[in-house]
Parts: sequence; C-alpha cells; structure tokens
Amino acid sequence: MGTRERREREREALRGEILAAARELFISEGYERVSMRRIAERIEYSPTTIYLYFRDKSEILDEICEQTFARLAKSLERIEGKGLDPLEGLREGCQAYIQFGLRNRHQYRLTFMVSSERMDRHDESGYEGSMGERAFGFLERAVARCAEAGYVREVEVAVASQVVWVTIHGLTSLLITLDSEDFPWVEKKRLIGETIETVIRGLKK
Amino acid sequence: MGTRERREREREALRGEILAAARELFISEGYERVSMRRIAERIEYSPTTIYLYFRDKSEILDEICEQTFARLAKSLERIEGKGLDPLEGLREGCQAYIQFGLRNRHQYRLTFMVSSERMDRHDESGYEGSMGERAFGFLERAVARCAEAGYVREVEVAVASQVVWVTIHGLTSLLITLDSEDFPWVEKKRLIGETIETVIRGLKK
DNA sequence: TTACTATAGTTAACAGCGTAAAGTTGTTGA
DNA sequence: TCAACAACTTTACGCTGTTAACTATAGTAA
Repeated sequence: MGTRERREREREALRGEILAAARELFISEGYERVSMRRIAERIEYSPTTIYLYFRDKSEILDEICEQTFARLAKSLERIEGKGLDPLEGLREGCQAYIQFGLRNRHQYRLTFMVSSERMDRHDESGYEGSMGERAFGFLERAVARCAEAGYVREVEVAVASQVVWVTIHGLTSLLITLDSEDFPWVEKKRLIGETIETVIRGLKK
Repeated sequence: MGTRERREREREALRGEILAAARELFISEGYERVSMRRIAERIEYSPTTIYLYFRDKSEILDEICEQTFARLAKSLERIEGKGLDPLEGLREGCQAYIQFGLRNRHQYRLTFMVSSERMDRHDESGYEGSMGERAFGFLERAVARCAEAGYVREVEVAVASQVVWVTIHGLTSLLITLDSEDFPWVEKKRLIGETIETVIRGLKK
C-alpha cells in the first residue's frame, strides 16, 4: 500500500508551497520585512505549521538562496562549456555574475552582504559544498585558464581570483545598495564594462 | 540667570550619553541586536525618554555613522595634505579607506551595505552633504590628480573614481561579511595590497 | 468493528520589539 | 501663589519569532 509514499509526496508538496510563498515575498519585499505570519497567511495555514517543515525562518531563506545560486552556477557552467578564449571567458563570467546579482538583489544581499551575522551558530552547511563555493570555483578556474595561457602577471591564481571576486562583488553590491537617486552613478553599462576591463588589465602581464 | 543655558547644557549632556551608550552597544553587538530598552537601561532612563532626544532608533544610528565617517574624512584629508605623488596619494587613500572600514565594521556595514532599505523615506539628509559624499570626494580628487599627471588611460575621471570605489568597497565589505572561517582567504595584507595595485594598474596608461 | 497510536495541524501563550499617548512630577516666570 | 512648562515615566498597542499544549484525523492491530 502506497500510503507512506503518498503522505511523503504531500509533505513535500506543502514544503514546496511554503518555499514558493516565502520566495515570492522575500523577493518582492525583502527577508526582514516578511513575517512568518504573512507567509502562513499566503498558503492558508497557521503560522506554526511552518515549523513542522523548517527549523526556523532563516532555514527557509538558506534553502531559497541555495536554489538561486544553483541557477548562477548553471549559467557559469554554460559559459565554461563554450570553450572561449580564456580572457573572453573570464569577461563573460564576470558579466554573468554581475547581472545575476542585480537581477536577484535580495538573495544576493542576503548571501554576501549580511551572512556572517546571520550564520550565527547552527549552520552545519557553511561555505564548503555550498552553491556559493561552486560559483567561486568557476571564477577560480576561469582565472587559472588565463594564467595558464600566460595572460596573468606574477600573482598566484588564488590571489588573482580573489581580487577578481572582490572587484565584481563590490560593483554588484554597491549598485544594489545605492540606487541612482542616492548616488550620482555614471551610466551603469559603462561602469560595469569599465570595471571588468580594469580588473583584467590590472592582472594582465 | 543662566538657568536656560544650564538646562540646554544638561539636555546636550544627556543626548551625548544616549549617543555614547548606543555607540558602544551598536559597535559591540550590531544595530539590529540592540534594543531601545537596552540603551535606556544602560543610561538608567526609561526607554521612551530617548524619544525626547531622537525621532527614532535609526536617527541615533545616522548620527553615529556621520560622526564615524567624519573621522574617515579627517584621515583622508591628512593624506591629501601630505602632497604626495598622485599615484602614491591614491594608494594611501585606498589603504586608509579599507583599514577604516575594517576597524569600524558595524558602521561601515550600516552605511554602505544596507542603507537603501534603511533610508526608507524620512531622510532629509540623503547623500548630498553627507560625510560619505565628502569621503568619496577625496577619492575623486585623488584620481583627478592622477589623471592630470597623465597617469590614467582614456576614461573620464568620474568613471575611473567609481571603479576605484567599487573595488575597494568590494574588498572591505567582503572581508567584513565573510571572515576567515567562512572563506579561504589568502593572507589579508597580500590581498589588500594586490587589489589596490590591480585597480591602479588597470587604470594606468 | 473497536481501540490505540502516530501524524498534521491548530490555538494560546511567551518574551521581546519600536513607538505613541497619557500621566506624573518638579521648576520657573508672572 | 498659581499656571505653565519641561523632563521624565507608566501604560499600552500592535507587531515579531518561536514554544508548548491541545485537537482532530487517518492508519494500523486486535
């Protein structure tokens, strides 16, 4: 009798509903502004039901961020597969990263702009094995290919790829935090292109 | 009769006490984790007394951040006054900025890593005239001097200085967010130096 | 079929939050 | 001496995330 399987399917379905509702709300209003009660209301269950499926609010968020970053990993994987010239591959990877951050600002903010306060205890997962790590892995390999092709000056790959990461993260995060009304940004496409060119030029021989 | 003056002094004194208590707590525990009640407890007044001196919690924070960034402005001013070689001046300015961010992580985080959510209406002040603007002004002038000296490739000063800012912000903010346990950083001094060299090289002719 | 048990969900409650409104003093100028 | 004012406190509202205790239901074993 498949009653056990059916129950499990139903459980998984409700879990999915919670995640979907939470994702929509988090994306449109931001994590902090969304309460457990509002998520519950949306799926028409009582607030405490959610705790039968997730340990706490931040566990919902973790799962959503993980899903989101899996998409970034996918998109970087695609670029890696194109077999481009190393420098061109790095450029495209940076572009993809930045565009991803800007299109998923809430999740981006929550993973890379607050975490150390949020991952306060209780995070068995950590960085190792996370999608964040996988995404950084692509960057590291892209830099390594540039180095192997002899395009990079005398810095270790580890250093160079961290320099690339902080640079594109800086651009992404600052554009997320400070919108054009709060700061006299030059044209965004220009700034993005020029930032990428600058970091690549700066690492070149 | 100086009673009016005395009262005003007393008012200002208590205001200062509130600020001092809040600053200490914010720095050691972070804005979100500190409640008005805790601040009040520390100065031995009732929670609502604070509202006689500040409109709300975020106004306390704004004032603290403004004070903190005034210190950054001071320190950048000092460097500007040294009359260094333009490139060396830019380098030192970047170093000072990064060190400042790392030494004042809570305030740094609150001004440049969350604001757009926090400055949610009600902020007459905004960017113009703020200490943040003054600090960026130094950077812009440092870049302009490099350009005048013919050290910079064919990009406008506005673009170049924003590139510099996003770069050093990226480094600062990522080091604040992700400490060494959460990410395999290369040696910090190395990374800082190499990031600054990279952005400068990338903008050079 | 009946009795028991595990599961899924609910209601009520706790301790905390930022903040507004009303109430209480003590000091001061008329 | 009395009214006005300032400084401050008490009380209260409506939120928050989360725990504990309760209820209903569905599945299983006798």
